[in-house]
Amino acid sequence: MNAYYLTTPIFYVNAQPHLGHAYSTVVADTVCRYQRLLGKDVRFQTGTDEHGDKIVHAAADAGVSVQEYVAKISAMFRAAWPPLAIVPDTFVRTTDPAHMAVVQAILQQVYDQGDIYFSEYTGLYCKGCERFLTEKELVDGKCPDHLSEPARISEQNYFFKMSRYQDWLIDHITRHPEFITPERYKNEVLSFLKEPLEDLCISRPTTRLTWGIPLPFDHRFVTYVWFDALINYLSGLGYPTGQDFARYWPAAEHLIAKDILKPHAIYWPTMLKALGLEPYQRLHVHGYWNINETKMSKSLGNVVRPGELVAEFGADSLRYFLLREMSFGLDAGFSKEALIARHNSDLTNDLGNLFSRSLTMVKNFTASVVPQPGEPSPQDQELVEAALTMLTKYREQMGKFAFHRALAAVWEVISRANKYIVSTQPWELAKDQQQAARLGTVLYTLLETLRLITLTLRPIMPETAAKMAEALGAADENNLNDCGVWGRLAPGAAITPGAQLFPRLQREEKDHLKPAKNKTMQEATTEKTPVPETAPEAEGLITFEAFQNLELRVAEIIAAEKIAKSERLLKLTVKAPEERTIVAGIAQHYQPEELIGRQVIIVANLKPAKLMGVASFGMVLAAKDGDRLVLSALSGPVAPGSRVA
RNA sequence: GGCGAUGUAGCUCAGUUGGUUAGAGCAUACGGCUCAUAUCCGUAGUGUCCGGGGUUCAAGUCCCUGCAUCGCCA
Repeated sequence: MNAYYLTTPIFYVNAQPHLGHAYSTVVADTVCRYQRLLGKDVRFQTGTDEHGDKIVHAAADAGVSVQEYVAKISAMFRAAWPPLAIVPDTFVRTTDPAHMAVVQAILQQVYDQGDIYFSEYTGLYCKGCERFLTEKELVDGKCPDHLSEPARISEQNYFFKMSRYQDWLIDHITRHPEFITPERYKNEVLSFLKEPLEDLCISRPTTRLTWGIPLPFDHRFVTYVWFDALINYLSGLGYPTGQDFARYWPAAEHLIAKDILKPHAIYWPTMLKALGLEPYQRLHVHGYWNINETKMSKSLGNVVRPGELVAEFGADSLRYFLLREMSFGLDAGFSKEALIARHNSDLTNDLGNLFSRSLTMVKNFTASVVPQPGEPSPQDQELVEAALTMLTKYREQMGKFAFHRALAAVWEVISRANKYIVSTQPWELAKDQQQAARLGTVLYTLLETLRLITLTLRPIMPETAAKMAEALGAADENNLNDCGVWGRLAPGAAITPGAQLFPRLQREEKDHLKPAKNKTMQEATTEKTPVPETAPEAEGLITFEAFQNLELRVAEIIAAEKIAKSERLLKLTVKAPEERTIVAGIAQHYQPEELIGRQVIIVANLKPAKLMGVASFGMVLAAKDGDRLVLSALSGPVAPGSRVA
């Protein structure tokens, strides 16, 4: 059994790729490279999820056909990965005819065996929302968003008998402690399963939704999201007859973010069970990146477009940061400052400098040739053992998806190697012909240590590891089992130092934003609702000075996305001229896509506030006209950040 | 409201089955070296280990309780 199959989620094409998508995919790429390093036959799959009413709306708002819309966003995802040195083997689109055929075949099979039934469901339907609301969501019996009373209507739909497999699932999870990791998510699932499981609604009538895969046994309905999307993990392997399916499915592992735990930990295994297939082997669940921490409001570093980060810092530096900074499974904070700090201290100072000083000494003291090692002293032996221990720890932690620990183990050796240089003082040895043998041993020990370090970095920082391996004359080393042993560098082989691995990054000066300090600021402006100030009432006149306290600026929206679980909030990234995040309550009036590129007026010195967990630095001005909310605008384009007065 | 997690140096976090003066990295200060594409090495710290109560010869580590933050569920 030498196969390994890992998937990322297929990403929903209602938003452009952001840091979260990039993290999932970087992790998957790293794990796949690691498994290849172990000699495994690896299949790495990602893709896009393209059906559903949200997509239809997004396309309509963008003024293009649905097909055109999904093709465009899907292509953006596909194009997002190569710059990050991510190389998937397959990229599945749920609109692929082959995928759709598999979904239909599976639906038919499950239907024929009696696990899908037709039933009527009565609920409160809001026409404005185009969906059923729960009692809890109502305010005074009305939809809080549309202020209208939802209609009690009945709808017929198809349901998957998920409840039938509940006991089996509990048993399976209990028997296989690694089925869902980290453990906290397993516990969450088990606790959810203590309550009776409801059957899963898997259809939508075509009267409400046509953008989906038709049910093969009833064309009045299309498949509803999860039953379609999850099956990509099979269809991408050529299920049911493909050789790849037979080969890779028994080794399947999924990687997801915590927001889609339930579909993957509950719906999916029961679906597989119903199909008579083995469940996947493991489900790996990771947390979120918090982009703006209020603590750091002084120096905002909230860029979330992976492409921009790569352009600024390089793929390897970003990959290293993402893997080193987050404890897999937990949330972590992202900021450019932290990324720069990691880059400069871990990469430039520790690793880059160690590599540079070691190779320069080989160049200057032993004519760029791997020296002949002599009998190791206890001091040498200590470093040798540390390097070998590193390999053991590294494998242990990488296998558990504990990338930050694996990297900590590598950096421990990097640090030891730096100390080793100081205590052995090769430059002193080089001054004395008598010490030539000793010098050779010291430099050889360093080179070997670097070779092993390079090996561990291959999955994490592929480009850097390739450069290092090249310089060491170990470019063809690609197997941890064979090469993860001491002493493979051949004395006499050439060493070729290259350019600096990690040029130092400058800390950015960013103190545009210190609104919170201005205590004279009118309290009124701290109002969180992003509704504009209305014209002052006669009694509420303010002085010119008071007006001047309000810092209005032009901001250009460069990214927008819905905030999960919030009906009305959008998270905007704007240029004003620095980048900042602003949460605006306009989700019911604007689609994220249509906002990109727009220039609006913002209150730039509003005290930062956290809305639905997202820190907002400012407020977008908009006009309120009855139920409508219309964004502020300028009569012509201006430079982002221009002052409005 | 129910269940659960977390709360340790300025920052990010380690702290195994309770046991000598509570650790690492970053940041800060001072000193040293020079092979380094401009670093590395050493030294120095500071902590009511969230608050309160309890078990114990002994608790950051176990129990109860309060507070804060977060997650899942309703």
